[in-house]
Amino acid sequence: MKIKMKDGSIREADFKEELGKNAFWHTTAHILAQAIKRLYPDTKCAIGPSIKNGFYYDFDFHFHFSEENFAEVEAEMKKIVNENLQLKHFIVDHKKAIQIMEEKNESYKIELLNELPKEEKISFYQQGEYLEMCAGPHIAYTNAIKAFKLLSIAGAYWRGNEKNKMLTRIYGISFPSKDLLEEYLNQLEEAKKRDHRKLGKELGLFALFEEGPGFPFFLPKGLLLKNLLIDYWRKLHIREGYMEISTPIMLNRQLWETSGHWNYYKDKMYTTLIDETDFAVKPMSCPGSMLVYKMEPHSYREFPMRISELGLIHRNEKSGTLHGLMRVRCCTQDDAHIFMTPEQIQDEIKGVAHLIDEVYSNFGFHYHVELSTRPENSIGSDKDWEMATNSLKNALDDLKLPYIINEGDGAFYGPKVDFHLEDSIGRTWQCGTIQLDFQLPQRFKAEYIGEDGNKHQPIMIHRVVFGSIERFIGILIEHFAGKFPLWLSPVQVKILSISDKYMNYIKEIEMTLKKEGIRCEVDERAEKIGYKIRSAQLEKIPYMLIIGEKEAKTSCVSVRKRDDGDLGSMPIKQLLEILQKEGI
RNA sequence: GCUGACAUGGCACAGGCGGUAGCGCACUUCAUUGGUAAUGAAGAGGUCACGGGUUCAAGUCCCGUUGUCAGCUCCA
Repeated sequence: MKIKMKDGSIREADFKEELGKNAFWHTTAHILAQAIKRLYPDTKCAIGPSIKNGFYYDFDFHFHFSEENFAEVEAEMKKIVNENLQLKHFIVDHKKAIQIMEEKNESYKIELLNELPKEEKISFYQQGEYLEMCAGPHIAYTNAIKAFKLLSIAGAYWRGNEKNKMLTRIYGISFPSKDLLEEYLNQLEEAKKRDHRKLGKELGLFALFEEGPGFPFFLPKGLLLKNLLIDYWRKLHIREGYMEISTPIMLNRQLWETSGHWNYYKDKMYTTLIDETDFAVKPMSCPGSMLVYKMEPHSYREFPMRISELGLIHRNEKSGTLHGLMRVRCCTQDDAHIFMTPEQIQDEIKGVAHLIDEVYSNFGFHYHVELSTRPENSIGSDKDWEMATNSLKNALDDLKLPYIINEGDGAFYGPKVDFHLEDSIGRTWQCGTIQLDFQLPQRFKAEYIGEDGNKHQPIMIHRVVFGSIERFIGILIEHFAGKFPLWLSPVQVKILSISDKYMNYIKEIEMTLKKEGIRCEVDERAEKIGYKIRSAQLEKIPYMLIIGEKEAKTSCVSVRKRDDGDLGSMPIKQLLEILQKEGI
């Protein structure tokens, strides 16, 4: 495909390449806008870029546009594709650009233009009667778009600011062939089957009720999973020299005023009055941790001092942001606070980053890293912020971890490094984070005795590995599509009886497995074996033991593996070896 | 919080123009005692999210509330 660039040059790129894909989708967005303008000329166009999967276009409609309108819009788009319009590119000066957009009464475009310097040259693309101010790139002709589909409709604030008008955003996707579109839509369907909310219900892991929006309930199998993760986490943290504590979920107002949360975080905290004193349910565990630190004097010899806590935290998140286990109002953070000297910062950050990498790699997760800098609403001096931000940067550079920078996205008390994981449809969620904090030790007047015999203020790191255990479980469910590895499976082995004549032998096998610490269940219903296998398979249980006359007589078990099918008959001892090897 | 859509037995769904609810799976009972993804039969389960309104009559139409979903904003 020929791609027309912003500067007027032409490049060659395939749809498989990033450039080709962007141009392809971007052009489809223009075709959408062209169709909209043909059908509803009063509509104003805002912006319409290509995105990770497809494109969107934001419109300001003068009527209620709904998905019922999709059919006629798609029909018009089809016409535009068939007209095989050429995308012409030209550049005008700023004044002329404003003139063109004023003629077309495109007020959003004019607003964008007014923010550009007057000497800026403005790039335009035109296909047929449709003209758009746009930086491109675009493909050369509309009929390359052999298959497209409008996918959904949603509100989106103009320029992403919630104080601005909400526009109507139309999402879509397009491909150079019908087969590719089919394939994509199938993939979407498949991804939906992995949705942790769906699997969580089907597998009996967790539940959410109208009585507590955003407050998940853990069901027996889900809690087992959560506890297994916690066991794993504890083992790692003991190895890494952390000391675990537990602090109350409610503390008084004075503490939150000291920490700064009362001023900077109050709208997200649940508060109540006890004996005429304000109390807040903790949205973070750090202030509790500070109290523990301050119980007694500390020496630099104790540093780095790593205090961990599985903190049950509550945050009044906006109702529209709640999302299964991924975004909740109550969760367990695998928090830890590390107190140290300035010289120890680099090594500590690197150590934590290593730990996070170890855990994510253990699950086969892919992640990306973001560094967030000082936000507008923050506390502390410029000097401290600069030092903290540079410490994080240096550690990431040392580790050769690629990262992107989020300007102004840090916590109010310090900059942070976030580790993001992907869900089944490619949305990313912040999980691990390392946050440097010069503020809290200062606010709490925390100190330690240095090598010089004088008092100093310790540096503090807040960090989580899972992030919230809830969110991490959500990611786990989607990553494994509910087929957890053996060590994490709530039920590891299901024994399926062929007839009830051999129940004694089955109970014997069950006891043997349970003595080895293997989580197993017996399906002794009066059903056929095919039915029970199907049932265990749907429960995604890793190992099934089929036991009937043959097994009872030969003192064996027939083993069926969730992912590999029939493994044949073997003595129980051999099965135990297989399970041990896989890791229980 | 904002915009839009949705809300029917445990689950997944039907219910053109308003005439007081259906199917499949699961569940219970009975029969069947079987060999690697669904044995057969019978039975029980719903004040159609909640609160108002229109109407002789509302699952169905209107308004509100709550919740869910998609996205925006925000965040672990």
